[in-house]
Amino acid sequence: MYELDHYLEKNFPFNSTSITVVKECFSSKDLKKGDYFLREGEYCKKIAYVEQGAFVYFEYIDVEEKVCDFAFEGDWITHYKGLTQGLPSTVNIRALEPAKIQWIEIENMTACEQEAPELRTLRLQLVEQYFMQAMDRASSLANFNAEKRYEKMLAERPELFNRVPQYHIASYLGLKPQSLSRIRAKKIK
Amino acid sequence: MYELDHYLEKNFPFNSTSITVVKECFSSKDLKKGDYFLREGEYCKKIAYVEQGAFVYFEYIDVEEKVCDFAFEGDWITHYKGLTQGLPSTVNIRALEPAKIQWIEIENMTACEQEAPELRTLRLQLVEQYFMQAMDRASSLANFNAEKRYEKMLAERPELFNRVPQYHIASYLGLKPQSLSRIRAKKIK
DNA sequence: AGCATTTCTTCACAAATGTGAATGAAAACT
DNA sequence: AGTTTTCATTCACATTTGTGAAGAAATGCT
Repeated sequence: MYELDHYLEKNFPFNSTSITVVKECFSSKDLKKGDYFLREGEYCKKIAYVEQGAFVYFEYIDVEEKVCDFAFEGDWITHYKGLTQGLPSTVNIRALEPAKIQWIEIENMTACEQEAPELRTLRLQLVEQYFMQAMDRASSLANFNAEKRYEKMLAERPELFNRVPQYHIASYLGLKPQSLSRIRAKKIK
Repeated sequence: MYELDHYLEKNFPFNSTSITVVKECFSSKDLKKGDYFLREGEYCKKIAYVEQGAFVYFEYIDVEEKVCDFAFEGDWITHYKGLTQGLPSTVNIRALEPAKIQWIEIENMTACEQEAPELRTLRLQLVEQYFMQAMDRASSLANFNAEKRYEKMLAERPELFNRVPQYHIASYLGLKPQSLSRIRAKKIK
């Protein structure tokens, strides 16, 4: 039920010719569990709408995978910083489940914006959402201990616990898997 | 040397009529040390360019002031989320030094964008910068211990240590002042 | 179903950070 | 200059989180 068409129609009041043109600029792609949408070091020149599946963003720090974000149906995936500044990606984006995405080269997206100027707000919407999320995460990490961070995540994004391995959630919360496990055990008791 | 005029001329290639009109929409204001630009709960409907001075963003969590950002000459200050979504501010912005700002109501800024369409990119530039900064902070908090966070800040923003009380830096780093003091003592030895 | 692999849990101990109190240093205020 | 207030440091002890190892549970594979 997360289709690019629906998303576009709902968010951008195109006329019907525009929407057809825009839709044709996207390519569909299926990913298997474990497939990468993007690898560290690559120049990310594309952006994709997630129609189905779950993704994890992570970077390597001292050979450890450190999770910095998740994405699900209805989210857009890209390395925003690299995309806009032409820098190599600092993150990996990998499918946690079989996934289906609609992707587009950023150049073509720019071209689409000529055809459908409504699309120009997409970038702002995206970065605003990314910003709010990053700020919330930083605030949570700086101001709350591990137990409260876990409780907040449980309250705010419960669906995450059904779809993402616990050690990835631990990493996102700035914890080792054993510590998250201990916190859960303590709360159950 | 941080004047709004210079900033505008450097960043937006206006014609000279536009720039005059835009400049007249801003009001100058001097703040004393300790003055608030914005208080938690207020509806933030303005944005300001810092010509001189230093500011701290903080919120109260269990009566404690928790620092989430700093701003200096050449930065813009506002509560972005509240400004764009019409929500009450979740943060306080207070001058740490005598300061001089050039501020504008967001409504007038929107009006200026009619006169000078170049200004429309300002919002995107701002939120992109905020996003990168929030992401870096979150990454640092999640992936590095207190000592490394301190070292990184010392390397990346050394000027901060001359202008901001240490207990604010500790808070920004997600620490108690005593812990930061201990880390510094350990490194000197 | 059975086997292999991955993920989660538990434990004992180590290391990092918080807490509250005391002291000294620095800065702000007449 | 002297006084007051704020800020930084130090210490002993408490709490939280990390670490490495072991085993249990869940999942994937044939």
